[in-house]
Amino acid sequence: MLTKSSTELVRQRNSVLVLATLRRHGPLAHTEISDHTRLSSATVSAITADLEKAEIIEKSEQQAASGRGRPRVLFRQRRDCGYLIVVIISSDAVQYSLVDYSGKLIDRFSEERSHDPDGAARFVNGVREGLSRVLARSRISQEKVLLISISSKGLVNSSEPVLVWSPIFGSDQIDFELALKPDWKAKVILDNETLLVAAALGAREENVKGADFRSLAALSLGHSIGLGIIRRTSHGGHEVSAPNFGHMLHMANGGLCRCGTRGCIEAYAGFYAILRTAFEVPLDTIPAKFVPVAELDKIAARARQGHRISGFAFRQAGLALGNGLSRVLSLTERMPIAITGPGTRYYDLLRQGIEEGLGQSHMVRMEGMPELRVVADEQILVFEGHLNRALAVIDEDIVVAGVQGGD
Amino acid sequence: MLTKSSTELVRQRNSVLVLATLRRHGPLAHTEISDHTRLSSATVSAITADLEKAEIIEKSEQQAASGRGRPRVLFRQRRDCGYLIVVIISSDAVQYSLVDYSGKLIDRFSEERSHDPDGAARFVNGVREGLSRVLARSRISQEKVLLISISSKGLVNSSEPVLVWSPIFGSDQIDFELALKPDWKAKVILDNETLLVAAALGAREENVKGADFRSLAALSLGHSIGLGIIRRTSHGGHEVSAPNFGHMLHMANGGLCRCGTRGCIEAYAGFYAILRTAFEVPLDTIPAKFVPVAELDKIAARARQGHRISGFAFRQAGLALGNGLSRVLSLTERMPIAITGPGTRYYDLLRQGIEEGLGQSHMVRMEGMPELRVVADEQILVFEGHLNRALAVIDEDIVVAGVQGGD
DNA sequence: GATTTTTTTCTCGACAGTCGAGAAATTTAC
DNA sequence: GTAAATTTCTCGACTGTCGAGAAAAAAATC
Repeated sequence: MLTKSSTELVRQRNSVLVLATLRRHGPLAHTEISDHTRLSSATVSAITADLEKAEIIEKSEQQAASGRGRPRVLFRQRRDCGYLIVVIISSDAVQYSLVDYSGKLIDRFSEERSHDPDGAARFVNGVREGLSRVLARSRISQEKVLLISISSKGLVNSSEPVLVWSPIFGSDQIDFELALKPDWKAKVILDNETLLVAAALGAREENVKGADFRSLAALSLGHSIGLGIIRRTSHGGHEVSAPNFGHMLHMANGGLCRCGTRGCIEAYAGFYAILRTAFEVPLDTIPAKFVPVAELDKIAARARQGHRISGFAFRQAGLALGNGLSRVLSLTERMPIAITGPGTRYYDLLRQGIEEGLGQSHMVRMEGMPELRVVADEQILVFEGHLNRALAVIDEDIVVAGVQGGD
Repeated sequence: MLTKSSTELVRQRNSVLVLATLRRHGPLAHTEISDHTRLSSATVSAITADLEKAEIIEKSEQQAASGRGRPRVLFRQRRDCGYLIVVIISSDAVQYSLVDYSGKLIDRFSEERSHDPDGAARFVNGVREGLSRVLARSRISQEKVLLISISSKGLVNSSEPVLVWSPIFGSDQIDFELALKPDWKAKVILDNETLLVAAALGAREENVKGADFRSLAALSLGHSIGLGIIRRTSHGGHEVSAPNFGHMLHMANGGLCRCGTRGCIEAYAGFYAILRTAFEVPLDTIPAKFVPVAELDKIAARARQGHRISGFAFRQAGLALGNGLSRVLSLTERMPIAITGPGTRYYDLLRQGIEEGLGQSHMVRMEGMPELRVVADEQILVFEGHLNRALAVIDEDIVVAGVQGGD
């Protein structure tokens, strides 16, 4: 609102709107675009003609003769309009996916992460090599790569692609913009992994509920704890955020966390923390770098058989999560919480603690327990979130930069 | 972005932009409006002509002959374009202010709150009477009142003017929209008091820092604890929120709060909580309804003389605030914290605890201590926040509803 | 006092965008 | 083969912004 509007801006916005509906509903005919966007038929003609001339969309060749009347011509994104590389950084591997402008996966491979000590700098080189390899395998011109969308666990700068803190590299910041600028002219974006999960779940839920959808939180349980929140803004857009939930203070002077601080939520609810409690190791013990899931499965099995201290470890983790979630809800609003990540396999053991922890707060006592649901397939959701966000960014960039010139 | 744009919308936005710059910089000439808004001179002519015809702005009669050349004609809001009633609800009184469209205070009076038990319903009637009285005193037509802007401590619904929870009425919800609809055609908005403080401080700081301003939190200390946050959005607008900070969980199963829950921040940092700790009353004692400030002053005096338990009461309050703030910052970002309200007189005693409480978190250890500042004149800031928000709302409504018809 | 300079405001034509209505295109039904 | 149905395309009207330059009006200069 601080900045002026112009008629050109109207066209830009409406062009992006057309591309967005094309994304959401697949190939559409002139009439359908008009229906979905509420733009007049004449305007749709003008916009599609421009986008077609700019080689962003194309008319679909074959159309099923659906009824009588002049047959529809479907518009769809030109797949060769540009490409997107999705980089998903996880604790043990980095996955590279090449996606075309229509959202179709073209190539994918993973590279194992070397757990070498001289971390960040070397890791960045690895990513640069990985990206080169994507190009080499697919024989796509580097110019055609419009966006590199990266995700990681940890804390991300909201405006620049800088990984501020991560469970892997700690405070060794990584500025991907800086690292990739010499080689790539593509734009680089970086998002927290659980933010993408929330974005994907939010988009799915909005497709079902429509305007009834208000907000949603995604909680990822694993070696570390992630939280993503998506909320509708007043203008009909979405606002997503990835609070530093895992390292929010749970209890002053509490258990020692991997990050070096005491009392973080993760120091109670991360896998290593559950292990520590179950084995009655003192809470100020420097936590294990990595915990095999099999180890935790054993504790879970014992807990399910009624072993007291094992059950307590999970309950305490649940309490930390519940208290933390209650604080998040106090600061935002009541919203459904989707629980995801490898830790969901212990949800039967965590649940009671989570609910108890939530129930200890004013907010939950007053407005009631938020809906808790378990969602599987975190990896798919992360990728889906990447596509949602990245392709929207590309649509916007391509319209802003490219349409006026035409070809 | 979900909705289409049109050329009419462009005019609306730019008209609002003109009105907003007129608000920020006072009466302006054609040229100055053009400079500030970056709209072309011709567009400014068109827009001001429309606004003038619609009786929203007027040409200022007398202008200082500032230099040579054709003298400037200043545009200013027409003061009789419409009126705003500001209602500030505090624990012991309700203040009514009548303000004209230019932001000038016309009339103001306060009515003492009766502390009667049959609370909410009766209180609403009092407000209705108060509003009638404003009209009667000023002889302004009710039609001309465009907006009633109400503020209170407590939790407010973000989309409707409904007081969800307040220290005064507890969970007795008050729907001001519903209560005032029969009598008033004016729009009704309701905001949390500390949110308005944050909004006012944010506007002030942005006037100084310009684009460097990112975000700010206002913390109000008193019988209850309030928090307001203002942040710049990516589009250049502002997002304000008033988290339920006072009743965010500080410590599970902690001290009993006025709200009936255990462990709220207020149950450690509210005035009654400090009193309770200083007198070593058990933490599950039902807290005093109201604490005379003189009582707290005595404790503070003792604390300053080195009395151990009195000092501890303030330190514990500071810790609760600091821990809570650290959690807020974990969920948002590092930002300056402006401390306001009657509790600032004890800031010397609270400070150490607040800083210690902040320092116990990962976020502060990593990014450093946020700037803490004490701000006096909370009442002035509340009113300023009212004006900022309410007049902006009026500008928008008036342009959307009124300009096309003209007179 | 007339003329020039300077500054501000106003006006005009060009251009961009959206919209409604109706023409053109193209298929199915009879 | 013709009518009906349906979709796409095109045209003129309307609204908006912008740049350039004309008009207005005061101070400076001669």
